[in-house]
Amino acid sequence: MSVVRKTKSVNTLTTIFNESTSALSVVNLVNRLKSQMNKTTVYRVLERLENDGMLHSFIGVDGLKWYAKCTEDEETHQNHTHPHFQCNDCGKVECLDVTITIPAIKNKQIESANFLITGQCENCK
Amino acid sequence: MSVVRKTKSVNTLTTIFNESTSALSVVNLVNRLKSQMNKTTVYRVLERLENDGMLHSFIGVDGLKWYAKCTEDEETHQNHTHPHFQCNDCGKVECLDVTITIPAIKNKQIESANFLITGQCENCK
DNA sequence: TTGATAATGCAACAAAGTTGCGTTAAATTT
DNA sequence: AAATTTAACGCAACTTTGTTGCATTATCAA
Repeated sequence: MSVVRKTKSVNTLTTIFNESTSALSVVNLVNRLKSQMNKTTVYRVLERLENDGMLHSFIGVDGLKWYAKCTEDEETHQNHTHPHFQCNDCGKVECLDVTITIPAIKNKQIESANFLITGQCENCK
Repeated sequence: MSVVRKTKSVNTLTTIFNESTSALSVVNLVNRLKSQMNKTTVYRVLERLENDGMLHSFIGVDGLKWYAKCTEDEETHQNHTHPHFQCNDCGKVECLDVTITIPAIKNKQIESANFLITGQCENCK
């Protein structure tokens, strides 16, 4: 366990992710929580929650860092190769519950994979 | 055609990409060309070459922007859904010549896809 | 209740990328 | 070949994301 203390900041961010169905960018969180906590704290809490296995992170099309809650399966099996979908219109990012098969690549040792699909979400298309 | 003038900067960058088998990060190019051209110019030329269809760009694991030369097929068909491979040890990025099938996702309009696979390359594993 | 130390706030910093504007140099026209 | 047009460039200043060091605060266990 990397999160040893249940602080106010940890509780706030944990609640936000438990109540959210989509992924959230760090920038978004820093802005939203500006009055409640320092941006350094946001970065550090997210890092701890990821090490802890509660969240996983990835880079969006814009190069920004995003976090999303792991499923129970992911928390136990550490397998985070599901794709993410980012809407080009509203910017929303979701985890997709589909499996993408990575073909074997000769002479290379695969460690992890990031799949980012972009397009229009149900609200924007 | 977005590139209307064959300037010295355009020629320099075109040559670099024609002679390179792997993808190149903007940061790398800016550093390498520091004595020859301004970083703003590097950013702007790369943008033009991408609009022109000669290069394609994507975001690496670190959130940095990378560019790679398009294949002839891509230049004509505008299909850039091939995966990229980034070595976690030496940092090198390559385009992979394999096709990854994206499953249809209900209620969503897919526009493009970015696949970034990480691990160890032939030299580092 | 007290002591150890994880976590926070703050300020300063670093790096990637962008913008505005005056100047330079391609390409076109005369 | 000189003049004209304007795309492209250089430079400086700026924005944004993310990081670091250190003093202070708050959690948790003894």
